Amino acid sequence: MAEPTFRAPKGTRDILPPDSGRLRALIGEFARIAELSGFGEVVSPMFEDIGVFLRLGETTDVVTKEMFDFLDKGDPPQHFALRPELTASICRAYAEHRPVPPWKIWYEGPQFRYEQPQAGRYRQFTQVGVEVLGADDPQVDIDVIALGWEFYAALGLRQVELVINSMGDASSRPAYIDTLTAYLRDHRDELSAQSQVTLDRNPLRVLDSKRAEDQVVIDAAPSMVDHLNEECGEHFAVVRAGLDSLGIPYSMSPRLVRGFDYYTKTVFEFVGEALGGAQNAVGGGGRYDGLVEDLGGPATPGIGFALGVDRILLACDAEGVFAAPPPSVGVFVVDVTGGSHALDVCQRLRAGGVGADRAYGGRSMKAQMKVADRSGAPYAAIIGEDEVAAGEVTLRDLRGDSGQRRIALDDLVSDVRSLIQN
RNA sequence: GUGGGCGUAGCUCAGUUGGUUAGAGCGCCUGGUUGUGGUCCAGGAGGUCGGGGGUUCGAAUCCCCUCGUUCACCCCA
Repeated sequence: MAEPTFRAPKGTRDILPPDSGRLRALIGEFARIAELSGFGEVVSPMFEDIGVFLRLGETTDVVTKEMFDFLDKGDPPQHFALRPELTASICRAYAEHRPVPPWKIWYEGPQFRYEQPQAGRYRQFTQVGVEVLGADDPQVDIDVIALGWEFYAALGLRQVELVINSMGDASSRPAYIDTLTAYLRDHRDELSAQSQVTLDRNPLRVLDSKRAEDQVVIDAAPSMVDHLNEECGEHFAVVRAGLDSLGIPYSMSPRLVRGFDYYTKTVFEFVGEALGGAQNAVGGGGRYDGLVEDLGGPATPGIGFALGVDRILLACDAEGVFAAPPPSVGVFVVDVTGGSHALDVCQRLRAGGVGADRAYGGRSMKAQMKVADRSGAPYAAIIGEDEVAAGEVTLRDLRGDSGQRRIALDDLVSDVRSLIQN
């Protein structure tokens, strides 16, 4: 094919109608549900001082090799990075503005990671999410998880499964990691070469391996939930009881460790069972009780989740739900007198709150009717010499079988409004 | 970063063991007498066969390189 001179950068894409309308509708639905629960929106910068993200963990791939970073034109230049996720930005904002806790916020927007694109993974991707800062009550964990669960249901998704685990805290995790590391070292020879490397770098992450040869060792590995201290164990028990009482089904997985180092206590993931590819996590999150402090703020507990919009839409495709919204044009104006009358009629309709569109270029009636049909508009308003002379338009039903009739131009808006209402 | 698949009209794809001006469907445009779409019919526009090099009398078809894309690993939404 004739290669275009420019194309969207690797891992990015143009979202065109009607998909763009669907994306917006999904975000709108999330906003509705989040605000119904008392969350307010935070719009934060698309890039931050790279230090904000370095706190995510020295062993996370997102930090070590997936950052889009750049120097600005200052003297000396400042080192920035496009945000690879939003939790860190939100914590930075909390430390900066010190809002009254608990701070319940939601967000949406693009994020950037420099990785190899594949099914359900892009270099620029969109997430919606919530964070609650300043509350360590396990009731918050339940509320947050339930909010995510409710959102998927609201979209019509049925094949979403919730997986939960507890990562412990600073007083219980180190001992567990020692136990786990000792176990994995004993079985080092049975692990894949890649997992052996992972073992030296971040033993927890070995539990996450999808490689078949690792499964036997992983299945028999000691699990974090068996090594929780009293406080973490109690916290986790309350969370589970809360999910049970809300009737939200879940499974516990000792292998769910998540990708960022900041997680403590509750972690969870929403898995889209309808997705065929390897990227089947449609959302995930957890508690991060030390992150705000790491970013220079006061010691502040926090919990939140991020849901992958691109993957959610793939899941909606797979399940055949959440179709694109219908076009908002109610009347397509066909003017065969030259086009200037369509100008006036469109303005009347729009001023009356009715979506209106028209053809350009003085095309034939047949051609204009074709465009009218394609537009998805339920009605066409036809203007010819006869109508102009009579101060009327011909209103034609494009979707039903009620035919067409001449009506006074002055009645057009009110007539169409009552027709569209029904 | 590593490995596999694929790159022919806007889209989905055919192109026989390499052989004359590269095809189909859909979409698009124009017609099918008086002002009418969604069905049907007839025309039409649109491609340097991703790019570069090589083999050959001759390459979309074979070889090499490159770019893009896609799937998977790593990791994540």
